[in-house]
Amino acid sequence: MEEKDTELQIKEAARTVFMKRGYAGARMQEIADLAGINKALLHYYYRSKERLYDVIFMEVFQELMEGLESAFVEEDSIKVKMEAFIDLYISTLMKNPHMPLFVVSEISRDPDTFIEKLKTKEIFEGANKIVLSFISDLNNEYGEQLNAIHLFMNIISMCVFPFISKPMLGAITQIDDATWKILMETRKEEVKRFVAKALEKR
Amino acid sequence: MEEKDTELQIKEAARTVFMKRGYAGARMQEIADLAGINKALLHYYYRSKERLYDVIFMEVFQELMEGLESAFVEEDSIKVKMEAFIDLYISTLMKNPHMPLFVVSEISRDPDTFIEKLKTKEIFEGANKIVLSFISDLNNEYGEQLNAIHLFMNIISMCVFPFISKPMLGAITQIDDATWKILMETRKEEVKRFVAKALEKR
DNA sequence: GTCTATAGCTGGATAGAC
DNA sequence: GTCTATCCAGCTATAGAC
Repeated sequence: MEEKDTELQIKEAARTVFMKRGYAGARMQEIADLAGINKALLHYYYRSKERLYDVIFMEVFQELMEGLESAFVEEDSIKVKMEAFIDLYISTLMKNPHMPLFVVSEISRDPDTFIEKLKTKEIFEGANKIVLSFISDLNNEYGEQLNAIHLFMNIISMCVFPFISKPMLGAITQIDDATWKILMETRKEEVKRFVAKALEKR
Repeated sequence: MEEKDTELQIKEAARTVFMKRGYAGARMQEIADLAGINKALLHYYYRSKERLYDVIFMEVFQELMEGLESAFVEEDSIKVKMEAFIDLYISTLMKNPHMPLFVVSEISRDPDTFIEKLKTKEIFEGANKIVLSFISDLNNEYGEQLNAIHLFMNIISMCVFPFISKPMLGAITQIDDATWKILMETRKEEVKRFVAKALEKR
């Protein structure tokens, strides 16, 4: 009757360790310790490190995509839609600040394997479709002012990059967590205003 | 008489391997193979993997900072300065596309050690000073419109993030290298226009 | 300086008792 | 299901010949 419980604890521990250390840096021993069990049991539930990692990675990737997807609300105006996206996605990332760097760096570690894994899943289909329609909307609305791909990149960049560069930023400047939180909170408004101004028509 | 030559080959090989695999994923054997020598010689030149890594990491970090520094040209107008920065930094990154992800992910792997290492170097002092004065300039010029920290973040994000997310983007969409190059080339103008518009006064 | 050979350890994986 | 004990491959690092 401990089945579900143990499996969950393993997943939580594995997630923590893999996110912190990456695949190569992670140790099964550390995962076991954190989960309060021993190594053998890890292999009982997930035959190998590779398999355990796959489960965790795909879960995290899925969450990142769902975060993206859920940030696209249905709105009549593309402008409102865009502003809602900035708000929601930054909020999502504040709750899961380590996800983007983990996903991006682990994909770049081995892009081909990632592509293989993607094929077997339908995970990002939904998100992908929404992103494309968003870009198409942007293009219809602002295509004469700006290339929509770049506009999309600009928005994503401004939302995501701060979370990716935080460790480095934190190391260089002595910015504490409370300050960081405020900074990200105010960031929502700043980015919205910045984008709105850049897209104003005259 | 082969000293310098061998040492250089080792460094180049180590750089390639560490950048691709990270510290934990890198193998001394792979570095040796790539350098056309054997493992023992690696240890002859650099006593341990850790030491070799330190040398490489600090070199790359230094280059990233120098790239940042050299992109700040002296100009009378802050607007021209900013546009020159966008141009130059994207150009730098096009020549070294893997640097940002490597630096950022390796720092986050172990921020404390990084901070320790930084203390012994004066590397980023120069870049740091220039960045601060840039932010101060931005603040004087646009402080009423926008928080300068966020403005700085916006610019850096839009320049750097595309290179960090490229592996993921490339995996999801089938964008080839030639297209990518064109995209980044046009990006310079797009980002400049985007920022300029966002900062227009009325 | 450069090589071959090997020591010594770490860490993923399995056997087998309970 | 969960544990202890152990195997064994892979890796860093060193010894020692040339």
